[in-house]
Amino acid sequence: MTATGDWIDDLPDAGDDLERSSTAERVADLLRGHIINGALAPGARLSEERLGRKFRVSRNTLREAFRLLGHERLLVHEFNRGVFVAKPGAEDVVDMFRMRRALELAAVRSGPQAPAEAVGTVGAAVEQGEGARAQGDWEGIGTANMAYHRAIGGLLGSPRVDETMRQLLAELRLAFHVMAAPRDFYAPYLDRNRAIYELLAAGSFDTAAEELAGYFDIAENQLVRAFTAPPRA
Amino acid sequence: MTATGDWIDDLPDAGDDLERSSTAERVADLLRGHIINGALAPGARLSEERLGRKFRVSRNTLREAFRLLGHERLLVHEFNRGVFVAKPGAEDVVDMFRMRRALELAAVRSGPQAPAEAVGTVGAAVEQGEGARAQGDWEGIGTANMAYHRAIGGLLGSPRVDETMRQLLAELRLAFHVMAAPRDFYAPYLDRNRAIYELLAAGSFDTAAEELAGYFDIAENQLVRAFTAPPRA
DNA sequence: TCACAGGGATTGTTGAACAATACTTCAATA
DNA sequence: TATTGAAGTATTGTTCAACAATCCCTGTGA
Repeated sequence: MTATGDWIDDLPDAGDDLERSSTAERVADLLRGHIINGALAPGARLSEERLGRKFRVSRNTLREAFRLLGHERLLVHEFNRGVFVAKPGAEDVVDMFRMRRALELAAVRSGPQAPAEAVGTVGAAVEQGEGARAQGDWEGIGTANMAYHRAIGGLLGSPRVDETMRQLLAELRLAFHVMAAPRDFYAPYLDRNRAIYELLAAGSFDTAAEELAGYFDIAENQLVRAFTAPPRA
Repeated sequence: MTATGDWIDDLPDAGDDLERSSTAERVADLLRGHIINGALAPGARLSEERLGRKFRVSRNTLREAFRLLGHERLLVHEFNRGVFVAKPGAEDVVDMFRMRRALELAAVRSGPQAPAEAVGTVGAAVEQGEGARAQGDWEGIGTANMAYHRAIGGLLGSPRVDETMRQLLAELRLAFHVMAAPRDFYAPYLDRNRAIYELLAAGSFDTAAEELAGYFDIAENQLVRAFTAPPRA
């Protein structure tokens, strides 16, 4: 411990590394993962007793985790009946797109004030998606698409928007599990994603916004149709 | 009970009327109210034991309520240290305005597609504020201002945006308690609120958006200055 | 001044208990 | 047959008590 402590300041912030988390949060993370990747089907009931036994946590802790995920709209809590995996409908998809339009378009248009690496993050997501396509990894394409739109939202440089986008896209992915999802749903959008990214990198933010708006119209339309057309046996 | 049950379908949905709520939610509502109106000072610590005794609820139930409010950013939960009333800083105010700009400006610009009564709700909030001013009810002016901006967000007709706006404005009100808040902070904005409303009613949505953007710049600037200027003894 | 070792207070988590509510089953009735 | 009603069962809602883990304060010693 010499007097010069400069190197300490130069250390990268430990950040969340040592931010211990409560059991409830870890359980919530676990459940969130299972919900997003489809292991827990929409509408499925989560029994407090059975899940508690499975995860080796008490009912009280489990209920705290439920509150977390309920607030994220991934679970719905019906009083005296239990908690269920949310089952978004067509109206929910429409509403999610309303919010996405507001946030993502604003983010793209705010491009000139975007943080330094923000555009690069978008590009990274584009390549991540193209890499997944090259390997026929459809699951990976979906994940990359989520990362792509989170990165778009990140152009605002707003922690609150980032958090909202995270939730919104998680819920959207859940909605995706409701319908009979063709595995290559997102593949057609990869080229469009790249096109928008190129515009961003070139500084043509308004044009990029128009392109993105076009994407929203098409993707929403396709999703809603997938919801309403087949009565879903 | 005749065979024709048509009239049942015609009945208005009972909706939330009989949606009983859990104790945790009622406690959360109670705490939220106290936080918003300033009864619980920012930074104050909420002892599980004492609050539980005060409200006559168990620690477990209280903790569920804490999770709710933590997710709304009104409380911060520090592991093994307890929960505290959030104490937003200047960066938080800046971030809240980033999100408000994205949502409210998008809402105003979406005016043509707005639900029927939405614009009227904005007008009602304007008059609510003017009424409060006439009576020198400064608290009422603040409340009316919140209602006004919630109504602006309501132009999108999106439940998710509505919910987000609710949280955002509650948090903003909390930030307001941090600084030495002049009681008539919002009074100067009443006329501007009316001007924007008139533009909405006239269908000049883009002009209204420009006016609103101007409001954001001025209000944010004033708030941030109030935060950073006086070191706040 | 600093380091460090108690000791007290608070949170984190559990498990059990009981009340309240929902779901199921089945008999009774029209 | 279809509907009502009355048990009985399973699950959630909430409380309580207990204990471990952690923090915070304080005093001691160097």
